[in-house]
Order: sequence, then structure tokens, then C-alpha cells
Amino acid sequence: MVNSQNEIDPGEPMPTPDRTSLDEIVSAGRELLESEGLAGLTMQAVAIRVGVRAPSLYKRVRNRAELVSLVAEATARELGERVDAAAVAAPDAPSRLMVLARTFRGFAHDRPAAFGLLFAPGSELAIDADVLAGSSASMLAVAAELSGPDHALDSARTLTAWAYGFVSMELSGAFRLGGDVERAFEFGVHRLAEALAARPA
Amino acid sequence: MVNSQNEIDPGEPMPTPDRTSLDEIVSAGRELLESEGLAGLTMQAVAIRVGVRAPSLYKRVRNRAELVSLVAEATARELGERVDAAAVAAPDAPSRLMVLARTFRGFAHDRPAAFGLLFAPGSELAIDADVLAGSSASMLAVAAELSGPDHALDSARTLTAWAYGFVSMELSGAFRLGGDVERAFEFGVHRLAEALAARPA
DNA sequence: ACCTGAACACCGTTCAAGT
DNA sequence: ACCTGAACACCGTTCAAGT
Repeated sequence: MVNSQNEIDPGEPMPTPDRTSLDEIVSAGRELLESEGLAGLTMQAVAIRVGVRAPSLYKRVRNRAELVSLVAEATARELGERVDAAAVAAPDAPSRLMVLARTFRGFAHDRPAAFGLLFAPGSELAIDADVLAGSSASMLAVAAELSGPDHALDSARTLTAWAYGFVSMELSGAFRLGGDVERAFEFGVHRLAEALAARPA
Repeated sequence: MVNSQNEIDPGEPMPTPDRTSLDEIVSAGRELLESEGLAGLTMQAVAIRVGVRAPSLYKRVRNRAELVSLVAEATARELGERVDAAAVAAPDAPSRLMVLARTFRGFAHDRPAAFGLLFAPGSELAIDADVLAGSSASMLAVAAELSGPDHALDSARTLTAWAYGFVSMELSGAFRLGGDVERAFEFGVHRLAEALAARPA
């Protein structure tokens, strides 16, 4: 059986097949983050989950900070995908804006811990710029359609900032003055949709 | 010298005067937070700074989480004071709203680490409800004046969410698509001031 | 009463030694 | 090559012993 499909480069050292992978590690990290919180996202806990000892993780990841960044990046990518997928269904720009905002909020409710990682202040985690840009592409597109090209970036930032701030405060329990949080969100989207619309002159 | 001003309740044990205080501990925590980041806000570092060993801190504070909450609470109080002080100068509601927003942003730039603690997602820190309410009182007042009593709370939440979100994203370096961040902020306040104004019918 | 050293359980990380 | 145990420096926290 020369050159069978199981053949390996001859002479190369290959004692055993890899027992884990970067993907598996990041996935374990994401699961732990959501189930145990950021403090539970431990090198030891991740290692056990992928069937390896903690020191082995350092073969695929520089340190815990990099692992956390990779988890945040994966989260940003998933958020972008969900938002993009939701946007296509809406017929016009204003309704698309509302669908985007509600999808954004829904994602945060589904994955609160991961969402908290995205723009976490003072965390120094470096999400890849392209990934972040990708996840805000739909926002930018709606903003351009709604506000015109001159104000596209400003509008997108206003919208994203509001949505992020609202959901962050909601998740951290900052809305304690009672009232209907759901209604406050809808109030916000509607007023913003009007406020960002292009105006004469 | 019977009953001099140095007299102490007789019979009570009082071997030595206290070597530190809760205020001193919280102050040390705030300084460390800003200079070293949240990870540098260590029980040991705080203890050394107030001239004591780490175990002694547990006489005034239940654990590190409570200390961090106290730091956040002090920060919320200071933010509220600054915002309130700034609001009085502005002549009318729309300009008051802009002054509030800019003061809010200025505070975040001055104390980025402490600001990051305020509504930090997933942090589980319990800021005293009254303190938080106090720090948003000015926001609520302007919102009521601008939007009318029916929409005061919704407007205040829209405004606060936007301001918090904008500054958080700014501080975490999320605005990477270039453009003028300063201009984006001013764009946001102006559009929001218009959007939140009471409307006919 | 407040303060301390010593101890414990737990981190992240490094590294020489195994396969 | 990947994996491991052992070790290191550092945490937060507890507690008995000092004063």
C-alpha cells in the first residue's frame, strides 16, 4: 500500500494526532463565558473542557487575554451575521432600522455575557478591526440610505451608540426607575428613525 | 485633668486608634483603579496604600466585590454632582441637554476606568439605587422639560443610553472607521435634542 | 477592638521532561 | 510536534494569635 491516503510526509515527526484545536478552545471559551461568566472563563476550565491540561493551551493561544479577544471576535462575527440576515427581510429603510435594532437587542439578551465583552470599557481587548466593521456594515448601509451619504457615518454611530448603551444599561440593571423598558426601547427606535432621516436643505 | 477632651469611655477596650478608615480605603481603590486599571485594584495594593496589611481590610469591607461596588458608587455620586453643577448654567432646555451630554462625556474622559465600572455589563456590581437615581436626576429634569411629562422617562433613557453608548464605544476604541468623532458626538446631541422635543398632537 | 503572619485554595504562566 | 507535571509568582480570603 504505497502512497495510500493515510500516508504522511516521510521523515517528519508526528508522534500523535493533535488532541484539540484553536476552534475547539474558542468554542469552549464561549460556552464557559455564558454559563459561568467572565471570571469562570479560566484556562484550567477551558483545558478540562477540551480534554487537555492548562499548559497545552499555550500552544494555540498566547495567553488568556488573547483567548478572551478571540471569544469576543467570534461573538462580533455572529452578531454581524444575525443582523445582516435580519436586515434583508425588511422592505424599506426605516423598518430595516427597527429590525436591526431589535435584532441587536435580541442577540444581547441571548448572549449577555458575550455581548458585554464586545465594547467592554477598559478591557483593552483588541477585536480585529475588519470583523467589527463587518458587523456594523448593515448599520452603515441603513444609515446611508436614511440620512444620505454625507451623514451616513454620523448616523450609524448615533444609532449604534444608542442601541449599545440601551442594552448595556438594561442588562446591568440600570433602569430602576420603573416604567416599561420595552416601551422605552420602541420610543427610542422610532424617535431615532425620524431624527436620522434626511431633511430638506 | 478629669474629663478632659481626651477622655474615653472608661472600661471599654481601646488598645490603639484605628489605623485606617472605609473612606481612606475607597479613596485608595479609586486612585488605583484609575492608575493601574481594574486588575490593579488589588486588596494587597489597597492595603499597602492605606498603610495596613490585606487581611485588615476585611474589617471594613466584606470582600473585593463590595469594595469595587463602593468605588463605583462614589464615581456615580461624583458624576451626578458634576452634571448637576453644569446644568444650572444653561439658559434653556435644549442647551441644557447639550451641556449635560458634554459634561457626561468630559467626566468619562477624565476617569475612563471608573466610568467603565458604572454600567459595566455582566459585572454584577450593585450600585445603590438612590445614588444612581440621583446621578440621573438632571437628565430626567431636562427630559421632562423637553418632551413633556408623558415622555420624560422614555426621553431620559434614550438620551442616557446614547451618551453612555457613545462614550463607551469611543473609550474602547470601537470607532475605527475614521471620521471625526467629535463631530459625530455633536451630530448626535443635536439630532437627539430635536428628536426628543415635544411635538404637536 | 483592630491588626498581623501563616495558611489555603485558586489563578496564569513557564519550562524541562516525556512521547 | 504536542502534551504534561512541577514549579513560580500572584491572587482573595480565613483564622488563630497578638496588642
